[in-house]
Amino acid sequence: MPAWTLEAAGVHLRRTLDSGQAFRWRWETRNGGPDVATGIVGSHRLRVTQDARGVHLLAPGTPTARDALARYLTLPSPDATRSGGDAPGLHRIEARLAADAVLARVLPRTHGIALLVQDPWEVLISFIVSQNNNIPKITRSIEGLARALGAPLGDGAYAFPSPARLAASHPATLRACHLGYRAPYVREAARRVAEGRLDLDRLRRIPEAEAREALRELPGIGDKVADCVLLFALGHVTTFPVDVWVRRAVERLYFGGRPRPLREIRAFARDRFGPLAGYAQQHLFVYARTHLRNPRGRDTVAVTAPAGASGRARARPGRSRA
DNA sequence: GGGCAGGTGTAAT
DNA sequence: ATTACACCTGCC
Repeated sequence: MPAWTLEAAGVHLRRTLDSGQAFRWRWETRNGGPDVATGIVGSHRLRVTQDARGVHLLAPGTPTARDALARYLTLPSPDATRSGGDAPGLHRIEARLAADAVLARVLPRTHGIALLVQDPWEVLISFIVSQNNNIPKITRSIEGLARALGAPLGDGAYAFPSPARLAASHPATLRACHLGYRAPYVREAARRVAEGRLDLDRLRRIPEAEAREALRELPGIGDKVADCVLLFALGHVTTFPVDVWVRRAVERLYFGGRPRPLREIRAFARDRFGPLAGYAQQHLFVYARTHLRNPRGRDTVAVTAPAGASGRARARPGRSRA
C-alpha cells in the first residue's frame, strides 16, 4: 500500500521497459495482481508496477527514489527540446505519429512506448556491448560488470560501475563478463570519460550532429551505437538508430521488402518522421521484434493491407523475449 | 557445426 | 565512396 504513484499518462510500462532501451529490468509475474518490475536506476533498486491509476513505486519509499523514477519516466520532448516549455505527452506524440499511414497500423500493437531518460555513461557502455550481440548476452554482460565493479545496493543488486572503476579494472575482470573483442572498447571509453576527455553532459547541450561526431571518436562506436546514446540518454529524440530490426521494419513496411542501403533508411526516417523520428524508431523496433521475426516472412500484409483487412493480428506466435 | 545475434574497423575495389 | 570480411561468445 505504501506505493507512490506517477500518472504517466499513456505509458505502457512493460512495453517501455522491454523495448530494448534498458537492460537492467526484470519482471516477475504474479497471479492475482499486476506484474512487478525490479530495476536498477542510478543507485536505486526500484520496484514498480502499473495499473489503471498509474505507475506505482512499491519500493523504496524514499524521496530520492521517487525523484529518480520521476526523472527516468519524464518524456523527453521533441518540441520543447532544450528550451523548456510544455511536454506534449505520449498520447499527443502518438496521435502525430499516426498521421503516417503505416505507423497508424503499427501503433495499435505498440502504443505506450516512452523514451526513458537514462544515465549517458551507462547507456554508452551498454550499447558498446550490444554491437553484434544479442539481448540475453548483453544483459548478462552488464549484470556481470555491475556485480564485479558496481556498488552493492543490497538484495544482490549492484549499481552500474563508475567510469573510474571500469577504467581501473583488471582485464581478467572484463574477460569474466564475456565482453569478447568489445572489452578494449569498453576500457577505452571508461578511460576517456574518467579522465574528462569525453564530457557526456556537454553532449546534451550541443547539436545532435556534433554530439554524434564526438561519440564516434571513440573506438568501437559507429553510427548505430552513437545514435542509441543520443536517443536513450542525451535527449536528442529526433535520432533514428538503425539496427537490423528497424532496417527490416522500414524495408518491409515502406519499401515493399526491397533491401535499401543504410544511408537511404536514415535519410528516409529524417524526411518521413522529422522531430518524431526517435519515437517512430521505437515503435518500428518493437513491431519488428514481435511481428517480423521471420527474416523472409511475408507478414507485411498485417500492416500494409488495405483498411478493411486490418484488425486481426496476423502475427505468428513467435518467441517472446525472456 | 556453420551461421547468426540490436555493428564496427579495416582492407579491398 | 561503397563493399566484403573478421571478430568474442553462446546458442541452435
